[in-house]
Amino acid sequence: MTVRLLLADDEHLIRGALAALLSLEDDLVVVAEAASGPEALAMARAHEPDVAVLDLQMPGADGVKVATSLRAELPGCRVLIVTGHGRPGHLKRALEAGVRGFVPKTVSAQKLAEIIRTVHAGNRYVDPELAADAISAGDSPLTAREAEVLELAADGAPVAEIAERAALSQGTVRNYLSSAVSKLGAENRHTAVRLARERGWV
Amino acid sequence: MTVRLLLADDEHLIRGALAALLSLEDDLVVVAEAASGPEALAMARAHEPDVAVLDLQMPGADGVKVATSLRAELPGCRVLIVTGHGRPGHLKRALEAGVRGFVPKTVSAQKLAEIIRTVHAGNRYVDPELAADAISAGDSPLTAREAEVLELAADGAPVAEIAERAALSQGTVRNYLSSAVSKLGAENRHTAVRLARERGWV
DNA sequence: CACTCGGCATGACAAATGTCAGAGGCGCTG
DNA sequence: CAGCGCCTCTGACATTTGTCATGCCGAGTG
Repeated sequence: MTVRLLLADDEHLIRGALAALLSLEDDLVVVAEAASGPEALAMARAHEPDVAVLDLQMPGADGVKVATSLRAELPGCRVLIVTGHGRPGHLKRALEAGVRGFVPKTVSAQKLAEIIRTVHAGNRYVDPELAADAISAGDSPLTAREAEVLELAADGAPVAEIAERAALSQGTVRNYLSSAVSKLGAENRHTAVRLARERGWV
Repeated sequence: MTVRLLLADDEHLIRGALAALLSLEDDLVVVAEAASGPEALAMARAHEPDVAVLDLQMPGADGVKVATSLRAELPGCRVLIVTGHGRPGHLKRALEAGVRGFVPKTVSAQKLAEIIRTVHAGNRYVDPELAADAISAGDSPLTAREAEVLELAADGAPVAEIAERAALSQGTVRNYLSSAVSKLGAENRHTAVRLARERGWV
C-alpha cells in the first residue's frame, strides 16, 4: 500500500531534494509539488493526496492557513507541517487547524518518512522539543485588543497610525501597548513585539 | 575527475537530502557535513574539500565568517554560499570575503550541480536576480557610527542603554539615529532598522 | 595656506511615547 | 441582585525620543 504525497515548499532546492529522497522509500510516492500556499491548495484539489507535507513559511498563504482550507475541502487528506524555526504559538495554531504532525527541518529523512507513515495511519506526531517549548511558553496572556494593537505596532508604525487603523483613541492605544509590554516583561513596545513573535503570540 | 564537497547547513533534513541528490552526480562526492559554523571549519580542516557549500544562516558563525576563515586556512578550497532569503548586503560582504558563488535555495539541484562545477573550475557564479537586487540597493549610505548605533538599536533598546554601550551622549545617539532614519527614508528608528536589515546594511 | 566639505559630537527644544487613575460594560458567583 | 473581577476605553501627566543649530576636527582642493 503506497502513500500519495503532496510536497509544498517555496525553496525548489529543498523541495526537489526531499521529493527525491522520499521517493526512495518503497511505500511513498510524491504525486504533486507546490511552491506557494495557493498553489498547494490547487494541487491538493487536483491530486487528492493522502498526506500533505507543508512548509510553515510560504508566499501567499502559510502552512496553517492551507491546512485550514484543506481540512474543509479534503477531510481525508492528513496534513504534516515542516518548519525551519518553530515558534511555540504556531504549533498551537497548527493543531487547532487540524494538523496531524509538526516537525522541525532538523529531523532526518528516514525519520520524516516514518512520521509520514504515522500520520497516514491516523495518528499524530509532534516533535518533542517543540512540544516542550509550546508547553513552557503557555498560552498568550494578551487580550484580543492587546494582541491586535501589538500586531499593528509590529512594523514600527507611530501610535497615531495604529489608532486610526484600529479605530481607537491614541490614549487607548498607548494603554494597550503599555499593558502588553508589562505582561510580556518587556522594556518597551518593540522588545514586546519581538518577544510576542518569538512565542508565536502575534 | 571528482569534486570533493563539504556541505554545511543547520537543517539535517535539507543537508541530508542535498547530499543524497548531489551524490547522484557521477563527478560529485560529499566528503563531509556540518550543522554549524565552527563545525564546518573543523570539517574543512580535517577533509580539505575542493568546494564548500555553506548555508548563510547557521548557528555559531554565519556563512560569510566561515568563508573568511577558510580563505585564510585553505586557499585552495572554493566557497559557494546558498541562502534562503538573500539580502543584497550579504552578497557584497560574501564577495569581499572571497566567496566564488552565491545562489538562493530556489535553484534546482541540477543547476546547483552545474554551479558547483563552475566554481570548482575557478569561475564565479552569482544568481542574476540577487545580483540585480544588490546593484539596485547600492552601497550603504550610513557612516560607521550610524551603522553601529542602528545595530545597537536593533533589538529595541532605549537610547540610554545605547548611549552607554557606545560610550556616547544620549543626544549624539539620537542624532545618529535621526540621520540614519532620514537617509533610509524611514519614519522612525524601528522601520529604519527593518529597512537596513532588508538591504543587509547592518 | 585658506577654504570647503563631511563625519563626529553635544545640548536645548518640540513631539511622540509610556504611565496613571478612573469610568462604563459584561459575565460570573454567592 | 449585589458584589467582584476582568476587559475595554479615555484624558491628563511624566518620560522618552526626534529635530535642530552649533562647534570641533581631519581630508581633500584651489
